Amino acid sequence: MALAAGRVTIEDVAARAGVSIATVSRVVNGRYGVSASTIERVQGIIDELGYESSLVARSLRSQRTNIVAILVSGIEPFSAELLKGAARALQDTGFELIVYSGGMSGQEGWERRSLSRLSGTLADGIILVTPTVVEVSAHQPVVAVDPHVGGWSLPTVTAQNLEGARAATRHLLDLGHRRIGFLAGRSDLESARRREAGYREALAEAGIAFDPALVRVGGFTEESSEQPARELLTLDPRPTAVFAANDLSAIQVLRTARELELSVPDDVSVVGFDNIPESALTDPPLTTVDQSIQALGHEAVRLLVELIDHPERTLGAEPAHVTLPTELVVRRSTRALDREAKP
Amino acid sequence: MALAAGRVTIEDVAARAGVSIATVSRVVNGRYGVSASTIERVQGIIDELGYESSLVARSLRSQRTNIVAILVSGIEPFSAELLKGAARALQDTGFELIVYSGGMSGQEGWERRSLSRLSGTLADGIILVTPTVVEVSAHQPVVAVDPHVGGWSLPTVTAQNLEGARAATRHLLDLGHRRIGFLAGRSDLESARRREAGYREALAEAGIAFDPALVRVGGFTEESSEQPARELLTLDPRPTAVFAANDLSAIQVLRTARELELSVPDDVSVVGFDNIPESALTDPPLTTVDQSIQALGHEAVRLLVELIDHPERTLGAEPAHVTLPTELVVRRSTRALDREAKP
DNA sequence: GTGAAAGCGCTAACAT
DNA sequence: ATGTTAGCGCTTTCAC
Repeated sequence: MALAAGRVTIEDVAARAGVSIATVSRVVNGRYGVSASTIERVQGIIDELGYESSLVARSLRSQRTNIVAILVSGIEPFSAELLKGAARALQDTGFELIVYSGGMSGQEGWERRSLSRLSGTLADGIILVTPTVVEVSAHQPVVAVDPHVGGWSLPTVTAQNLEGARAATRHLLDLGHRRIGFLAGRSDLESARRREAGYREALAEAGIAFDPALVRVGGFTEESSEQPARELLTLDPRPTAVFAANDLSAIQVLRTARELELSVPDDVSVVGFDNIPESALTDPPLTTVDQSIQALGHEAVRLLVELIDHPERTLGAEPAHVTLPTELVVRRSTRALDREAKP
Repeated sequence: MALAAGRVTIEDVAARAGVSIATVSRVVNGRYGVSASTIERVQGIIDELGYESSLVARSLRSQRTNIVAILVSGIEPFSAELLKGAARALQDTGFELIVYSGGMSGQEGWERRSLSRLSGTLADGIILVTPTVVEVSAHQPVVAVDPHVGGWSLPTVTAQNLEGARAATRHLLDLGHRRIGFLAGRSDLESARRREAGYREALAEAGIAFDPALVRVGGFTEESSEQPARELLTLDPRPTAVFAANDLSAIQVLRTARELELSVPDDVSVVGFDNIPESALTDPPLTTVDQSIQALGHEAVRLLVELIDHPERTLGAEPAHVTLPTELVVRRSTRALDREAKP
């Protein structure tokens, strides 16, 4: 099979089989009203030529594509983990997966533009990962994971960010830390805000006043965390611990500490958030908050498939907002503060 | 911006601007021959309506899409790592990324079918990840990563699989192991074959006869490795070490060992191959061979972009075959064999 | 400088 | 049971 030069179109198959393209289309899509003998002949040609209908042409014309699209602003550890979970959830559903990573990564509103570009339905439904924008006028099912701050008209999937951040901060407090720096995340994301809220709550519960001087904005990426991490670690007096709003920025804290010849956890304890696989690879392995990112992806797919397959069930109803648990994972980047070191 | 209900098409923009769709198309694509005032007016409407041209419609009609597609048979740790590297390499190129994971994952020939479906050019070029088939009649630039066995008419990117496997096996030999089990990979992949060859070479160099009884086929996935892993660990006498052809199967060996109440590395040492981030998360952390998967993705993108942008340079030439280095990473799943335990 | 019109490959009426 | 035809949204000649 497959000697064919270049792309084989439905027309090639039709010509070779001596039928119209409509008949070939019927055979390909298993529509009724084709004689058994014709089906057999056409199918033979299809196999012989290695014909497969063009995704693009098909989706331009027809409504259903059996494809789920996930829109990400880039492929980094978080989105990659999410994709793993989503892909696994998609296994049994008969949907195929397309991941679209536009070039306009950082720019505000990338998801609305990407959504527009995919419109005309390459996909039956779309999952938006950490979108920067609240309102998306979508003509098809959309689910948002870890969304922008604001009231969501879309179904959303999030982790217990506040609880996780509180647990992380408490962990440091329990270890005797009092000057705890905070490396904040992308302020447009609800998750980042709630992680900061968790940090504050834990401090408040411990009767420690929130000190803005101990806070910097890391922005969730390694690059954008470099300068603020350095600022935190060179404060005088230096915080004895830093809670970073995600693992990527925590990893940058680790790196910066090394550059400053500070030992983690001896000189400074570090906690992250996410539990991306990379967090176990650091030296020392990172204490972090697990938010089972794969489960977020899994859940998003579940919601989306429900929306696609049973639009009637959710028509008038409020959009679903699913929250998944988080859990502290203690590794070796944190340790109890020496008593004598305390002020 | 963006009040629009449903998808905004080029026609909506044209109507609102009082011009033809041809003119709008020209503005969108920056073609010459539109008056400055018209450009301004049309662009205004575009912004106002939040119009973005449909990827599908555009690519059906025109040749160039500025999109690179990566075809994977599923999203698991290996392909996810590869995507990270590819995405990063794509950052500066002006190309966007589409990842396509067809539903026909396991089936032989999935890549030819996926390739066909994307034909009609959703993408300007395509990267095939661990394809099961050698010959792909492609009408556009294609690069294969970790390809099928056979003579490749396509450019390929691979790691030094033989050398890496030899280093892994030598490591076990150096630790005093003599009965070393081998959990082989997908026999259709060149990489799997070369890893087995490396295992054999190292044994031969150490003057140890290759024993087929110590070999099982794991197939590179956790599920397919379950039974063969169990067989290896219940051999009598049991091998003192197992070299698994990839990390996923090595992780399954770890799991099976635990079920059998065997301690790793006390009762049996385990080595994997790949160094996926998950391999550092295991208990104990896995000794493995790093093949910098991200670099494979990076290199594949480099080759592909070269093919797309400068087809003339590679027209008559032999396709490029890039090989990237591998390196042993010693963690805690291996240890020296006690002298007294030796036969 | 701008518009009309012909497709890209396919599906879905509508004919026969 | 099969063929004809009208588009899906867009780009691109070819006219004007």
